[in-house]
Amino acid sequence: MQELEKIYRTLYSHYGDLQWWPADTPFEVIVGAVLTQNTVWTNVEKAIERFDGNLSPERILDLPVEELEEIIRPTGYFRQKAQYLRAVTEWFMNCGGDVDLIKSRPLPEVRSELLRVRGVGNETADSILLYAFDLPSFVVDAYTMRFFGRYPIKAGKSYMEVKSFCEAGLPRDAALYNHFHALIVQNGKEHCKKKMNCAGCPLEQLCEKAAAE
DNA sequence: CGCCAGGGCCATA
DNA sequence: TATGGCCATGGC
Repeated sequence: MQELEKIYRTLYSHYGDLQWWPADTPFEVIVGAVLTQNTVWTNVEKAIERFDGNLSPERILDLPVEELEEIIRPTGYFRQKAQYLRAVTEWFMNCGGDVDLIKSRPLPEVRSELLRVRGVGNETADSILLYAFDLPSFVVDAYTMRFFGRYPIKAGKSYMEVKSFCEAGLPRDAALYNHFHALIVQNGKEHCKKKMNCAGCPLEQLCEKAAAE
């Protein structure tokens, strides 16, 4: 079995099936993906609530910029993010606002389109692909980089290197990528923040084994 | 009070 | 390609 699969199974058996990315609709995932950039999720929740249940592509595009900025203010960088939200919403509507249509298209094509949108970089693009459209695009975030930095696994240095490493070592499956990323984040929050907290970490064995080599 | 969070853009070398 | 400055609020 691949090393990555072992890690996945170990984490899975410890944390279980984490249902991640709380959002009611794919479009809400897209909005959340932008708003959470370098920001804790609790601040994103505040912003989402400030839409007062009316969070649609049409609303994003129709709202005066100042009002949109005011709504998303709790997430920080609100001026930039207001522009980003408009840009990605325009992309979505240019796709007909049709989730099923987007899901049916080749993943690399959709990904490169997303990367051309202002405010959408690697992580935001992959988050949207995976969590909004169920497309098998592995998400690498700060937790993932730290994760593979901590454990002696040669996943690579850059975003694309780590992403490719993970995709090469796992079955191409959106649900698997989804769960794995959630597990890495959960594990990171508990054991891999600024200081290491190895007590109770399900990967303690792996660390010891690696240290012994 | 200072630090930093589920990034990305841009200028610079 | 690889750094560094910048954006900004809220929690601890």
